[in-house]
Amino acid sequence: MSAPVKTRLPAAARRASIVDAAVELFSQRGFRGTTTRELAAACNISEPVLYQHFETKRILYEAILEAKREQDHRPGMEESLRAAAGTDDSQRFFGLLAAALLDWYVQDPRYVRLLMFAALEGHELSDLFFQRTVAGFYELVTGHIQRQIAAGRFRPVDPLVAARTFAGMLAHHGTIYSIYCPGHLCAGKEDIVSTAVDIFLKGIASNE
Amino acid sequence: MSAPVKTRLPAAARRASIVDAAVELFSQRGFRGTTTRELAAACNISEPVLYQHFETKRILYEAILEAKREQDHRPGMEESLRAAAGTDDSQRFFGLLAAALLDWYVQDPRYVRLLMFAALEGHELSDLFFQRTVAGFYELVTGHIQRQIAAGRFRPVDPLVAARTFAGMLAHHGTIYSIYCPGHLCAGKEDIVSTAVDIFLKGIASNE
DNA sequence: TCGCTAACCTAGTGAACACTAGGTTAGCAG
DNA sequence: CTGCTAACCTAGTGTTCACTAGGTTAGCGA
Repeated sequence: MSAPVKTRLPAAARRASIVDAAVELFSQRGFRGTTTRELAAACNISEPVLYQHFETKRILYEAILEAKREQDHRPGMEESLRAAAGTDDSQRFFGLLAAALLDWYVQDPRYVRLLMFAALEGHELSDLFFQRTVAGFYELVTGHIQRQIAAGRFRPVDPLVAARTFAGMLAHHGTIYSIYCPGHLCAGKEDIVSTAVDIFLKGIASNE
Repeated sequence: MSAPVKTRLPAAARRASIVDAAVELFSQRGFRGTTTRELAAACNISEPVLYQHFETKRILYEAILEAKREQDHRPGMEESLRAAAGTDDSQRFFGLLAAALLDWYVQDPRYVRLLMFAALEGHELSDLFFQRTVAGFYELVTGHIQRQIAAGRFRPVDPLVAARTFAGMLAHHGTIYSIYCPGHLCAGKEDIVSTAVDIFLKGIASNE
């Protein structure tokens, strides 16, 4: 046992502990499948304490989604991806991209499940999430593919179809990891990334 | 307006109409997000009628999942896939596979969403579904890949990694179609299939 | 036309839910 | 040690849920 659980926490710490428990429970049972009673029990507090930090259950849910959206907005990563996309080093660009994609799923499957619940339930913050994060992602990839096609290095394919096809190669492994086989990839991350990137780049290269 | 809605239906027809409405509602709002009141209203009946056909809401849900599982078990399709997998015509095998995969998603997105809800909620019938349908699928694909590697036509890659990578190429398009962009693929089914198959086969081919 | 039965309804039940009014206490400042 | 306040609690509220007891009617066979 680590430090004995302090029963009375300052507001910020209590709020954080609620968010953490909520991520865990919402990701396992979904929004509707989680009761405020369970939520309170998981934090070793009573229900009214929840409501001192979040006006409603839905506001707690939205706070989590919003926090995740901000956490995913990593200017450093985005910048290095954008830089790599601008070069002709497709191997490096798609390598970075694939690793970032797979990492996104593997890093915290709870959030992946949370976002899938949100997407299925048609939550508006899910739309926002996918519009900003995913749309920017595809813009980058289709741009790179388009330039490589123009330069004659890639075969002439529909860039969006190709981009989604590539994303799917990694997303599928990630989905299996976070939903169907919790915590288990069928190979090392590096192996999956290099296999996918190799197949994609050899497959899309023009027959010189 | 088609035929005027007969208010009083024989048992079999009423049961079918309930299942149909339930597939629609469960796929949109999930199991917990759908109330028996809504369900009854969607069928223009009262709640007790539901319970004359299905003992509980959960039994109705399971009846739908079970029906879908049986519907997906298509001996004809399975046989022709198995036959193609046994040959060395990878182009044909992966073409058939890709078309079947994408069709599975596009044919009725309601069921796709239903199964995703079930998977997220950890329903045991979802496990059963994926064990039977998906496991058999991967067995077929890894077998073919393994043989092609042994014959020197494919590069030596991990067959399961490659199989999942291929499945992901199409599953991702299907997922986007059924969840994020309802009813809209970014290209024709044939274009997506041929792009994915071309990239995969060129990408996995050994450098002769 | 009449009677029978399958199909359907009204009008509830207790339980579980999100949320709250109002009181209690831990623990720090002085 | 005392008093103050942020943190927490007990004990509910009204609402909505899945589900039901018991009665009504459509519509077909004879």
